[in-house]
Amino acid sequence: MSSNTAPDALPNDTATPAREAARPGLDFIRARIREDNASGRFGGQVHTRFPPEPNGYLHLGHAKSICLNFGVAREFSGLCNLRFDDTNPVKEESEYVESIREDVRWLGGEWQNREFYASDYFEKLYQYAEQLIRMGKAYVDDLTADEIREYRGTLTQAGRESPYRNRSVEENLDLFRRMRAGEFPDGARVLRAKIDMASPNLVMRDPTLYRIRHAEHHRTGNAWCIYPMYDYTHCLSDSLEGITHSLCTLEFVNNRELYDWVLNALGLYHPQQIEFARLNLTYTVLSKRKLIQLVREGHVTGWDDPRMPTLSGLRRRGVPPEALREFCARVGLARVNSTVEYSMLEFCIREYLNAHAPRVMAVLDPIKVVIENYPEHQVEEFEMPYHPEDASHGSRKAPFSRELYIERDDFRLEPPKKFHRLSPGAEVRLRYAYFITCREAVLDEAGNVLELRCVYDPQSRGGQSPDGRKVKGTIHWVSAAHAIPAEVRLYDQLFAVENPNAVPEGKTFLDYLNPDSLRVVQGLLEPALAESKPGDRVQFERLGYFCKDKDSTPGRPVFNRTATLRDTWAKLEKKGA
RNA sequence: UGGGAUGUAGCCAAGUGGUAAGGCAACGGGUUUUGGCUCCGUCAUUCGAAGGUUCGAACCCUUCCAUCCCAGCCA
Repeated sequence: MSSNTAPDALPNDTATPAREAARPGLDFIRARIREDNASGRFGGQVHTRFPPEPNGYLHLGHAKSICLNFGVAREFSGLCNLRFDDTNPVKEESEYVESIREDVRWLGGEWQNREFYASDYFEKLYQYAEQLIRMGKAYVDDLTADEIREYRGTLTQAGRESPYRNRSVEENLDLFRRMRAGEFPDGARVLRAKIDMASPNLVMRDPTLYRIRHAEHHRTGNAWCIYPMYDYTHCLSDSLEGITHSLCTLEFVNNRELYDWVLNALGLYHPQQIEFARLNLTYTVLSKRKLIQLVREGHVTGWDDPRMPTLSGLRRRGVPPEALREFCARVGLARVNSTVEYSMLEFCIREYLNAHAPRVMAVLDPIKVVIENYPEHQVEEFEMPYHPEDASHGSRKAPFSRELYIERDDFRLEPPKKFHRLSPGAEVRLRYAYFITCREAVLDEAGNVLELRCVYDPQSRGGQSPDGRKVKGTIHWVSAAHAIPAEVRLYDQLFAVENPNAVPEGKTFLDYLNPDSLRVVQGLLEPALAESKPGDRVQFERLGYFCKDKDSTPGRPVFNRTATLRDTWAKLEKKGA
């Protein structure tokens, strides 16, 4: 069994000629980069960055950005930096830095030694701020936060200039230095850019550049008590790192004007910011605020709960990084806000796992089968391929004996039309083993099926039809005496509605949690699974794809359901009902 | 009511003046020792709407409509 835990390099699965042929047209970002390369705008260089704030775990939305930034760099023979945007000490923690590193690496992002932190630039950023002050383009403002809001004006009304706006350079410099020196309490003053209080773009109405925060920073400790704001930090960080294309999401379109303003004011190297639409998925929430709430309030077991859309959750669920990359490639890139259907992700997961996951047998809702004409103490071993279409996966042996377990759902006392499985008098194939015919169902007083009495056809060894007779149904099974008990966690959507973000007045997204998002069952596995390791991904034949969980103990394996198989019978039956 | 961004099928998404790619979903069928995979077929006379320019418009022009973003000392 392969452990299939090692991710391939990022672009290998998106750059095959066949794929490219199937995907005509570059997305608008790659098209622009190609134009820039053609015109020599950045000397033909491509240098991107993935800039997460270490205040939470990475999720599917970040996957899109990671695939884009690292993918673009790779495709254009450029580089992509990993940069932690850590300018707000009260929200950021080292725990998140660790998880982000792990997740980016898992997804296939390679940043070599280019791991940067906005906090690395604090001193430079400070010097640039003094420079802006000396140029008369920044000033220290004593207004309170509330006053600044009032002075800002509204969407339709221009703002008013702060009474402190025209302090002298000397006074500003002195005040800013004293801010840095810790002479003032939190909120007492801020440094603002002097731009235009009447700008129709609110971002440009003298944006705050620095605020006072007497707080310990996860990297700089207590070295600073003033911290730069995002808009000021991001463009300078990009510039300092020689980024060519600064890719971000659509909500930053308004901020681009300020991005450009800062760099122009300082006369620095100027990367190009380009915005794209963020990813939304049906039946899930992808906002940090909501994800953190799910974790903190205990609606899930943690950031890596397999129902979480976090990369660590998806990984634990058994989703391969290759599937995520394929998903991001299929979703495409545009400037329209969009919500992708979960079925698209599910398709990518199944597509990869179908090709790569070894097949094994497991019974999750057992019903005992006794084969009356099979010798009492006989045990046979059947050789079974791990993959029906790909012999390179090899095979294993599975024991067969008189007493077996099959899936309760594979038997019906009164079979509906087109039911190809077991029922009284019906014959079915036990996968890779024998044909059996059900003679009798033993029931309890309540009418529950306790056990099935069957007979087998010795001529059908291996599941072959001895005389060419057709047996439509093939079901999976495990040998009762040899099966390994296991805990199996059946996961479903975390939310019961398509869009948990849009809920009626008075409700919150938490009111739409799916009460059946996790069902734990005790299953029985074929013995070959004894050798599996946490992280191994397999297909339980006819049931779905499963991944061995880290909660497994030597005597007690735990498997998470990654995805079910498509089930056209369930669909058919539903229609009939 | 200011500014910005965006409207192509149920969901993504190509298309950039020459007569609507592709994928997901859905539906019908073939195949099948997984009711899986796979294969074949169906699925936009029309591109947010209305006018206009043109031999010709999803693409150009005008007006309108809808959705999203911005009033953090968050990112």
